[in-house]
Amino acid sequence: MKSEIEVFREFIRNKGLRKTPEREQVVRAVFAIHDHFDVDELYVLLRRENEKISKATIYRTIPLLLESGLIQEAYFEDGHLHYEHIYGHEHHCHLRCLECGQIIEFTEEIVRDVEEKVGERYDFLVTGHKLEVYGHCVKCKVHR
Amino acid sequence: MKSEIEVFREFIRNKGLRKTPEREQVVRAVFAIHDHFDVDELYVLLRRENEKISKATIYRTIPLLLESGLIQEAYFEDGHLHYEHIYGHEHHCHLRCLECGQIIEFTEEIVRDVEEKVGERYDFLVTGHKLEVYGHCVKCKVHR
DNA sequence: GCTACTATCGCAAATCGTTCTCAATAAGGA
DNA sequence: TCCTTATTGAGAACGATTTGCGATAGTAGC
Repeated sequence: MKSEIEVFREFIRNKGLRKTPEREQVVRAVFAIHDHFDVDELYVLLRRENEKISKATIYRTIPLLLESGLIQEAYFEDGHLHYEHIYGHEHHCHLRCLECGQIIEFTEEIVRDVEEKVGERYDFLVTGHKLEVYGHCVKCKVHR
Repeated sequence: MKSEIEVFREFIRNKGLRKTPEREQVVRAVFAIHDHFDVDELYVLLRRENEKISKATIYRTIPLLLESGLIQEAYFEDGHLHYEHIYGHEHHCHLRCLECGQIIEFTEEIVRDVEEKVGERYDFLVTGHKLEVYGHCVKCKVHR
């Protein structure tokens, strides 16, 4: 299996874009965070490592990462989007507590069947899905 | 089955909030749109009807509609959230074309099983879900 | 390797959606 | 009807994201 940086380089080449150290630092940062992340977290992480990557560059790199299939939007919260890398990872879904905001990741095979069924029904070439189940977690539901 | 405005009034009363014509106009507008909507669409709709509801009021009413379970966030696009009313409607999921952006609604029973399974596994009181399947639609996939 | 072309960069200004401030208004209990 | 205070509208403020621009640096062709 190709590494994420290889996938990215191939994508950049195929698009006729330029291979730059700034873009590759962003890719590296994205895959260094093993959790959901937002633009600011990437910026802070790169800053801590004394990489002088501007926020503008991070914002400009995000669409490339989305289009290349390395990351996807995970959820919108606190006024901005949160992402997660999806390359090389088993697809997972999110379980969110509406009260305390905690997010648990889970995997459920059946969802793949839904993808397939729906793809056939509407003649779509399905490439992925996002499932968020929400409710009240153990701790929060007792206070009700 | 109670009408949406009745549900809303009950919610307002239980919360000790005040029943105002502005809030009820927003509720009416929300249920007059039989599709996904955003804040601006509500504003424009109310404007066309010569209702002078400010955007601030619409923004302040949205959280009440969410908390009362009348609407839910549908998806984030073009820099802002889009909502849909869910009261009195069968739960549905979204199928999105990544290229042309069209959104098809579909229902799939299996998803309810997933809710149940996951709720038990993590001891959650599950109240709902959002599933978005994405890919390339018939028209768009031929151009590839 | 050198050159020319131009994509990409960083910075700061601009934009856009959303929230906040505050004075005026009006809901609703006494 | 009166009084208290939640709610409103308007615009300022805010925060995230995008854009404009001059400087920098990939990369294709020599």
